Order: sequence, then C-alpha cells, then structure tokens
Amino acid sequence: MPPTESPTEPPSVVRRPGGRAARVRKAILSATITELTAGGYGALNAARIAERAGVHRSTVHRRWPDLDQLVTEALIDAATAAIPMPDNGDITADLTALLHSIVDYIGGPQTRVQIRALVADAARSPAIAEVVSHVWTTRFRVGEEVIIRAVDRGELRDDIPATTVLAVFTGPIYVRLLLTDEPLDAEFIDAVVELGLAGARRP
Amino acid sequence: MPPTESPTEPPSVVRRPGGRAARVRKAILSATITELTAGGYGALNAARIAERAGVHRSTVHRRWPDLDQLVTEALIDAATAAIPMPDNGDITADLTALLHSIVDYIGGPQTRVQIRALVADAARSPAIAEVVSHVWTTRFRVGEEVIIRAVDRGELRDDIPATTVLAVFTGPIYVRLLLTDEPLDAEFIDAVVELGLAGARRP
DNA sequence: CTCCTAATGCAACGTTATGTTGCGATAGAG
DNA sequence: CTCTATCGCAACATAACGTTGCATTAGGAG
Repeated sequence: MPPTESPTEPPSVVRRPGGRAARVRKAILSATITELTAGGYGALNAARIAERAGVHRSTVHRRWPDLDQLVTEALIDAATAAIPMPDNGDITADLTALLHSIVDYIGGPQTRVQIRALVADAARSPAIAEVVSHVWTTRFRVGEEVIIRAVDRGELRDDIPATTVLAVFTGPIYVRLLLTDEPLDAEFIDAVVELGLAGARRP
Repeated sequence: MPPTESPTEPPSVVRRPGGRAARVRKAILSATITELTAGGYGALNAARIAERAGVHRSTVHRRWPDLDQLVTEALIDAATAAIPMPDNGDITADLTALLHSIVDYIGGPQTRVQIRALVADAARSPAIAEVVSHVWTTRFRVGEEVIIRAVDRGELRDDIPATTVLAVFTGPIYVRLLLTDEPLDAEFIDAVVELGLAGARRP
C-alpha cells in the first residue's frame, strides 16, 4: 500500500509520468482511436485494443474499469487538436480561413466518425455530456475570439452575443457534417460567410 | 417452408399486415424507443425491450438478427414525425415559426437522446449512414419549401441554393442541441433569423 | 549501482448479453 | 373450419466484459 495516497484520484493519473505507464496509456488511447475509426463503433472490444497497443487486456481493464470511459477519454484526447487562430485584421478573411481550417480538420472520414462518436457519447450519461459539451465550448473559443476581435475593430455589431454570431457560421457546417452529409465545398463556405456577415455587420 | 418466398427480403416485412405480427412489431419498436430514451444508449438490451413489449426475447432476435438494426429502424420510425409547414406569406414569420416548432419538437431531453443516437448510428456503417442522411434530407424538405416559396415571392435572393440558405438557419440550432448544449431560447432563435435574413434578402 | 515498489503480464474465473435452434401452441387468413 | 405463419418457451453456444491472485519487470530513489 502506498504511504501517501490521495483518497479520490482520477483513474488515469500517472504516478510515473516519464516512464512506462505514460507510454502504455498513450498506446492504449491511440489504439482505441485507431480501432474506433477503422472498424466503427460497434466493432470495438478490449481484446483488439490491447493487442494493437501491445498490451495485455487486463491492463486495459485495470486502468479503465469501464470501457466507455476509455473511449470517451480517447476521443476527448483526440479532440484537443488546436484550430489555428486566423488574424488578418479583416473579418471576411478571418472567417473564411477559420471555416476552411475547420472543414479541413473535421472533413476527413476518420474525424467524422470520431465526432459522431463524441456526440453519441454525450447521450450515454449526463456526466459525459458535461465533459463533451465542455470540449466543444473550448473548441469554439477560437471562433468566438475571431468574432470578438471583429467587434472590437468596429466591423461587427455588438448587440448580439458572440456565441450566437459564431453559431450562424459554424452551424451550417456541422449540420452537413453530422446530419445530411451534403458536400462541404468552398462554394458552400463562401455562401455561408456572405449570408451571415450581411446580418452581423455593423449598420 | 413457405411456398413462394422472395430470396432477398428485408427483415421486417410483414406478411400479415393486419394481424398480430404488426402489433408485435409496433410494440417492439415502441419499447425500443422507450428504453432508449429512458435508460440511455448503454442500458439497452434485448431482454428488457422484449419484457416491455410483452414479447419473448427470441421474437426480437428472430425479427432483427442484429440488435443495431432494430435500434436504427426504431429511431427512423420515430424520426418521421412531421414538422408543420408554416405559410404566412412572410418569410420572417415563416422562419420564426419553423424554428420554434423545430426547437419545440427536438428540444425535449428524450428527443435529444434519440437524435444523438441517430447521429451515432450513422457512424456504424455506410449503409445506415445513407438511410439516416436520407431521413434528415426528407425532414429538411419542409424548410427548403419555406425558403423556395419566399424566393418565388421575391423576398429572398435566388442565386444561392435553398439548402444552403436553410442550413444557415437550422445549423445554429442543431449545433447547440448536439454539441455545446447552450440554451435554445426565443432570443437565440430571433437573432439567428435576423442575422440570416439580412444576407438572404433580395437586395 | 542497488533496492524497492508501482505497474504490467499471465491465466483462470464468474457474469452478462447476444444470437440460435427445436418444438409445441396459437392466432390470423382464406 | 383448416392451414400455416408467427410466437412462446427453453436450452444452448458464443463472445465480451470485468475481476483477481500471483509472478515478473521496469523506473525511480537513495
């Protein structure tokens, strides 16, 4: 028994951050994402994850007593890839660049599966939903910053919350991504930027 | 063995549409939705579905060899509830009414779980994805009609596809519903309508 | 370098849920 | 009324999850 042990400790806190434990953890999370994007959501089991990670199955179960926690943690881990912050001093250019980089990032088939799985995870339990919505809120922070800067420059009106304005631009993209599967081409992005900006501009 | 049997037959085609089979099918689909919305996505098993439907478990497995097919079919069945078509002769009123009825319908926690599950189902196989995206395309048909009528009346510009224009209005709602869990209040809806219409109006 | 211990490998086990099958019973359809 | 598709029932096989005890290994501390 360890001498000084915190009574309430998250399951994946590593006591030896530089050592094997960190490698194993990373390998398992990576293997989970790979399996998830490769075989889809249903074809996911601990044995294959362990095999791909070069780890025994019991190790997986020891670290994550519930497999759903592992999947959620892996997805959140993968979802923290940063979207670059465009800053051209012009809201049209900034928004176009932002939406294009979003589409570039989430447009791929693997990322699409990951995001869909993330949405599904949020439906499993309120606790997961809270974490997932936090991930999205954090991710949208970049977009809000773009909006706020434009408001400060006097390009956009300041009587509507930045999250609302941003939703007008990002919403159409995610609807096509998640629901209708319509194409996310440059023409669509340009049209969305044009339509939304017409209303958001300072009169 | 039946005398005249189609070799490739969908699993849930009923040969006695008026009889017990139809009742059983309906009961199972309904029980699936109830279980799904009640206990969430993980707490879903054939035994409880069968019990709630007043049916033996083997009957469930006989009709739907794969439980995922049952869930998907039940969700699609439940997703065909019609959104009323607003027709006030004015695009602002029509859009506001449409978005409000969408929010009223999908805003509830049960429906939210259903929609998230539908999104997740689409990630399981390309075949399911096609069916699901078809469901959404059909559902958005009402909104497109609203847009097209406004274009015909000369209220909106005609140089942008109706699906794109509609996405600007519905997108923000679904983003909040599926991703960030921000509130879907009247203020938000009105702002979205105002922002989008400013760009979509005929100059 | 050596010791100590956290973390992993390994194997065996119990539990739960899925999906299948054979047979008898029943309820619609003609 | 008769026939047969469908269902109830029970038993079975399979697969995956999750747990546990013990041996082994590797990293950190001195």
